[in-house]
Amino acid sequence: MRLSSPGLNHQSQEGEKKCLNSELWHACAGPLVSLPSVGTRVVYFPQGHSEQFIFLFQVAASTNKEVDSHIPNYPNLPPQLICQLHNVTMHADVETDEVYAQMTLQPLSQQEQKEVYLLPSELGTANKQPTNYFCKTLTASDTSTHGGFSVPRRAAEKVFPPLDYSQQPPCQELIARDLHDNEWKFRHIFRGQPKRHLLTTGWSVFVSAKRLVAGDSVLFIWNEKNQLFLGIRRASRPQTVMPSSVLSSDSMHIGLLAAAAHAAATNSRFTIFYNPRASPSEFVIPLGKYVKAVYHTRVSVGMRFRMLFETEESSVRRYMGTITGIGDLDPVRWPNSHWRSVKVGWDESTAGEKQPRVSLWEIEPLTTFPMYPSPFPLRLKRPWPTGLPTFPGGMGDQG
Amino acid sequence: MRLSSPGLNHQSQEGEKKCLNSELWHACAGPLVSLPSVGTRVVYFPQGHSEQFIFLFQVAASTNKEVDSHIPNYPNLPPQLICQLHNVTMHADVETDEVYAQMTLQPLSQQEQKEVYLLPSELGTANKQPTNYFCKTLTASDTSTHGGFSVPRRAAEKVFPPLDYSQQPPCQELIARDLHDNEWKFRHIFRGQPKRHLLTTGWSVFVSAKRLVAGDSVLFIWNEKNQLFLGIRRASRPQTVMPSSVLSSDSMHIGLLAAAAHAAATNSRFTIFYNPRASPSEFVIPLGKYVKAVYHTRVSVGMRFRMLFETEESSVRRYMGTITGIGDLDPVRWPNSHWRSVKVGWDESTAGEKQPRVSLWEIEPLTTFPMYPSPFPLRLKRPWPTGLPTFPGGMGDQG
DNA sequence: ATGTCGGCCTGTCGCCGACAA
DNA sequence: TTGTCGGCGACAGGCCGACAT
Repeated sequence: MRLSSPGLNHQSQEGEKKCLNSELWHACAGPLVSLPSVGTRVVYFPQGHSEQFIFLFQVAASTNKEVDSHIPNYPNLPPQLICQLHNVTMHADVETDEVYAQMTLQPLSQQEQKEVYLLPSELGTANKQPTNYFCKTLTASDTSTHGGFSVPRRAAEKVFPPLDYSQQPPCQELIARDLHDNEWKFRHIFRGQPKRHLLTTGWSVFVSAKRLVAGDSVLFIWNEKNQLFLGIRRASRPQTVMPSSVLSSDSMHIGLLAAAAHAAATNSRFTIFYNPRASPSEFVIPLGKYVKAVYHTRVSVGMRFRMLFETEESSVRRYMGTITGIGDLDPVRWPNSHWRSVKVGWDESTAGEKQPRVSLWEIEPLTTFPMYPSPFPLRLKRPWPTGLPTFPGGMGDQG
Repeated sequence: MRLSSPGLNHQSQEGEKKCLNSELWHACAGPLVSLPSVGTRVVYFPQGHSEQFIFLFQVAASTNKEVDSHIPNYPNLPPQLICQLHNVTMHADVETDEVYAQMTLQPLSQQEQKEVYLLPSELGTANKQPTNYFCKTLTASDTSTHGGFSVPRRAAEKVFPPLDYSQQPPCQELIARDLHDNEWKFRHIFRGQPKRHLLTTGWSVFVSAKRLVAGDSVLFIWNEKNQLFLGIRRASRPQTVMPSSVLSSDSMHIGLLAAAAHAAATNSRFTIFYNPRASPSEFVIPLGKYVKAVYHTRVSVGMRFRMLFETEESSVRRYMGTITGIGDLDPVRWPNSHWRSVKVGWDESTAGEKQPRVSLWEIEPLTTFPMYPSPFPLRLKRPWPTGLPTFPGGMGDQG
């Protein structure tokens, strides 16, 4: 994983030269977000990329008919492109501190595209969340101008340097760096009755500079080099609708697809951006993960599965569900695509907001107790998969 | 000119529903900016649109080689497209208040493209600057937190409602609306020794909300309906580089061209944005203006001309220059284009910052005293124009 | 253990005319 | 005519422990 982009990166869109702190980036991105490694092969889904775009711009959310009428077809652009991943850089939006990643992809040759299962592939590295960190959702008192920031006791003792409790009151100056490498100074004091940890002087300028409101989260990291970092996670999904005022969203949408099509046709590099927290589409998948899920796993309607989700406390938990159907999400524009090809139902009724479609590599099928035959009377007109290469076997165990 | 977009506009990118004040928009845009009328025919230059894009993103400013390697060629996209102008809406950036326009264009058929000179065409309406308005560049005192806004005496007497001078001190509340239809209240008072007009209470919140700094300009308009409006013009060109974080600038650039090419191929509508103050590229030209300049005007190397520019006081003045060459700006990508095909030199040495290339419709050739033969020993290898349709004559006088 | 509040001090905001350019 | 400044009053910002949950 490259953290900086010294020269090779032909497009430093933001002029960002600094080396972003990887731990901090991942802490802000959350426990479920992982990035594929530089030099490996990945599967890029223009369909998913398109989905992120539509989500970010909130255009034609429900009526995809709208899209169809403006966006030309790219018949030579397959629903997935096997690519060499040449570069990955972590970024943070200058205005909002929202984390995102930039990747440089190069599609493999037409021939190699068809021999996916013969390629050496990796499952991708697990995302390492930092150990010495805490994340707190800001209260009304934390963000009001009336006072400072109340630090949870355990958090302060774990990630802040120890105070000299012989002083009265114990007090020190904390210096923390954000994703843009800006320094923020806070007065850390242990006072009150009962005693508690507080950040006072310096806190309000941070809140106003980052435009934090109650409900947003702030996180502190104490790394091995005894450096302190801080990041933010906004509660309200940005949804800034981003009034481009430069290019129509149609043109951008066309550009997204045309750039991929052009790169696929010429086997040349192209650049994409992945916004993990802004949109729920993870559209660049390690090749091994894809191959394992698509070629080594047998799923069918009625099968039970588990899937990971992030909790509000930024940890992970598993939700259970049942496969209710398998088929194309968009049969017209993206036929025979594995992108969100699995229709599912969720066990918990409160999980009604969860997406009704998932991709194979997102789920963990429970093969030990398959509920088979299916209690669902669903029957696909066209068996799945169809027209896809059959896995010839012989591939080693991938874990 | 349509000011609102009630339904017909298929793409309200910003969700903006309000009807922007046309006078205010033009006042903010400046005296040189005019928009073609809805329903007329215009000439769209993808090359100029591309230039605006590159300017706004500051990518590959000097080395166009960079662009060439990433952006595919669109051989079927001519350097200019004659279009029907279906819609024009005025907008202002939510963050910066920067004015821009959205236009919906529909390319004419291939056949009509070649018969430009046979089409009925209009020169476009002149831009009407409001009469009752004033514009002041903010001083350090105006923007400091120490005091309010010092209103120039003549300006206050002309555009503000008259004060009741029997009161001591004379004082009133002003309510002005900005481009987003937000209300701003100011206390207008006439006091001090010597007496002067001041805006006190309410001014500082306006300055901080709009993030105004010394050097920026604010303007007030008093219209016929006795309504007060205010707008801003920032001194520092935004140059925000706009860290997209959604789409790579390459993809956007491709999208710009691909959208135009797709629209040209299918004679379908497409949408563009024009940022008059952010970039110096006016790339949608009334057809009549284009026809007159390209087919009715004879220019040659050595010819003298005048061209309008905006002064710092937001009025206009003419600068003189001499044509030093005629030829393609980008012979490889846009051969036989009229976009900035005229190389010029400017009389005033202080005008060294002025662009070295202009388009025919931007200049006023001085045919009364042509400096011919040319004092410049320039000689074009390929005479200009070449391969362009010869004007058959018979077209009526266009002004 | 920690969110919110009243008390209270203080620094900055912001209104005023003086003065000068 | 108007830009900047010193003066100074008002008020919001912000540090404190009390108190409740």
